[in-house]
Amino acid sequence: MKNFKQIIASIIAKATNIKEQELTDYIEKPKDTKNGDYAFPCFRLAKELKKAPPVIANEIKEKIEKDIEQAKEIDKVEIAGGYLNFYINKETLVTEVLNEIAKSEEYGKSDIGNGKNIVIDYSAPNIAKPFHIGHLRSTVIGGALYKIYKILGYNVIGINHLGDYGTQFGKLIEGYKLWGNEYDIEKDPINELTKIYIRINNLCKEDENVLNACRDNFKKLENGDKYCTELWEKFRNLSLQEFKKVYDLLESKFDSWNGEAFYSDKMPEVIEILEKTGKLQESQGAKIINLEEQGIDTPCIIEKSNGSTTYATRDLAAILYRSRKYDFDKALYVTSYEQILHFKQIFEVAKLLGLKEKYIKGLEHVSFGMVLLPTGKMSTREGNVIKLQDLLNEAIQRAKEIIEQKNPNLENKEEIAKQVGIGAVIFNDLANSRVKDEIFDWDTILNFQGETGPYIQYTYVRTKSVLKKAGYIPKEKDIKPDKLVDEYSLQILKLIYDFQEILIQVTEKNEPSILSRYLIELAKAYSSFYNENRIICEDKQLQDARIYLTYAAGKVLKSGANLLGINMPNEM
RNA sequence: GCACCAGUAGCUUAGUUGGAUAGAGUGUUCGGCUACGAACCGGAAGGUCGGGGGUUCGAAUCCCUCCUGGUGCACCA
Repeated sequence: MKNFKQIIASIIAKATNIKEQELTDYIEKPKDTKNGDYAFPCFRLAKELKKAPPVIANEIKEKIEKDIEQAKEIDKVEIAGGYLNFYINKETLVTEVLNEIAKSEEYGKSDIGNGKNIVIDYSAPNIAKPFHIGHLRSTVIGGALYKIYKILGYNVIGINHLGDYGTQFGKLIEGYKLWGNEYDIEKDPINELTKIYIRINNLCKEDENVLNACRDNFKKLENGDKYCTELWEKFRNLSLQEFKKVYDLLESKFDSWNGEAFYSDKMPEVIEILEKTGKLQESQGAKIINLEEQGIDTPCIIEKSNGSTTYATRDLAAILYRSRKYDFDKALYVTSYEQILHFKQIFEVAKLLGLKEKYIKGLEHVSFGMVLLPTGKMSTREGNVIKLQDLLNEAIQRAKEIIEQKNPNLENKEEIAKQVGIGAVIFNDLANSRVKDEIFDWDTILNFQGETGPYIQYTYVRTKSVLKKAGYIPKEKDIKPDKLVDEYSLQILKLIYDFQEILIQVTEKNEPSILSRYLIELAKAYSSFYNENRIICEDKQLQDARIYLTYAAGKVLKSGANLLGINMPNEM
């Protein structure tokens, strides 16, 4: 597609001695379309040129007037205060957008990622613990980033770095040893294991000896003890079976399920490298890296005083492994902001591993806010968690009730209720900036009106409905662009024009909510258009143009929603 | 105590590489289904952008300071 901003920048560049690249950064989009489609603020030149901004604007305008007249993409340029406001040629915009829609099978697909390798570490639930609503954000944020990087032409590797190792397993093993026969873990694995986990934790609090026995169990597990390893495998397999039920509902996919345990034989190398740097110190019986010089007060523990490893060591081994296996340009870690310090530490220690600069620079913690209950933090140990499966089932149930009420004759209600209910939950989690905490509230998450997933789905369903009624989709080359230059149509077209730019912004900030907001804007624009205009009407040319616009809007809504992990029903 | 993050309408929030009159949704309220799906659309009311200072032609945005809330701070992950 033609890049209007760049066209304007190159015209201004000829009239000034500012570089085109710099100009594209300065050129902005006015909030109010009265002020044109693009604007160049002259204020920043005032000091340098020692002239008032409107004077500068006027001078530039005189210099570029001839070029503007010649450029068929730009209609005119006007001065408003210190701004130069550019008005693009509407029919050019219409033609460009419709052409792009017609030629792309998957709208937004490009190769700007140039096959660069992006490793995304996300979801990562803990084995033997409930998969609760706190794990949803990592799963859906990581999943959305995965798809968005992919459509932009990156080579993406999704890793589910399962929490399948550590002292928690020592605890479970100890609990199972003590009371295993009291619980039926085959029948209801996670709930029964959770009971054991809570019980053993309480005992650990009372009795230091038990805690040490647990730590010892983990040590044994690391050393390949048969009893411990068999139990660990059993817990892991049973848990994974349950997790997969949730992943099936969310349609989450991973390229690798290598959890923490996978790195158990890869840590000696990390310790060896760190030993050689001379930075690994003994402290209180443990081996640590002191990071005070890097401005981090808390040292990074590489090996505990009993000789077993930590989360940090495993993450370092993972960095080493992933750099070799995937040759990553970026390695994203999608976890809650509680782990900010942890990642600061290991990214700092990673500099000591002798890796190429590219790998170190590629490490990035994509942190997000917490899901809190109205009463405060969720805790498996306290037993006050809301399980993801319960939330998803409730969402599907509520969607079904609404379908019964609004569209009782709908076919395959089950499947559509699933799409709508889960779409609502996913969108809710992706709608706000990552950094925001979220107070869990059933009615907020399962609201289907306003800025929600179902609103986007509903808008899409209406486009499908119109197309069905029309019975045809006209050929793009037969559309008369002058039929789509009204305010409502242009609003949609401008948004569609922006789609790829939005996807790029998402990857720059690793912030899927930018796409969520965009889809709301697009759905609103189409809804207004729909409300204001008859699409199927007497004027055949007008009808063709509007049907094609409907088709285009639907295509982009669907493409965008799918990138967020939301399915689009054809009816609802 | 130290560090990091957040504070925008009753509630949830967008806008934070400084730029034109701070935008939405929700709730409240008024209006719109005998023509394409009302899970929708349009209007109204609702803002000391946490407080105070500063920088600037211009600050929700940058700097300082204070207040409030959250998170983290060595053998959990």
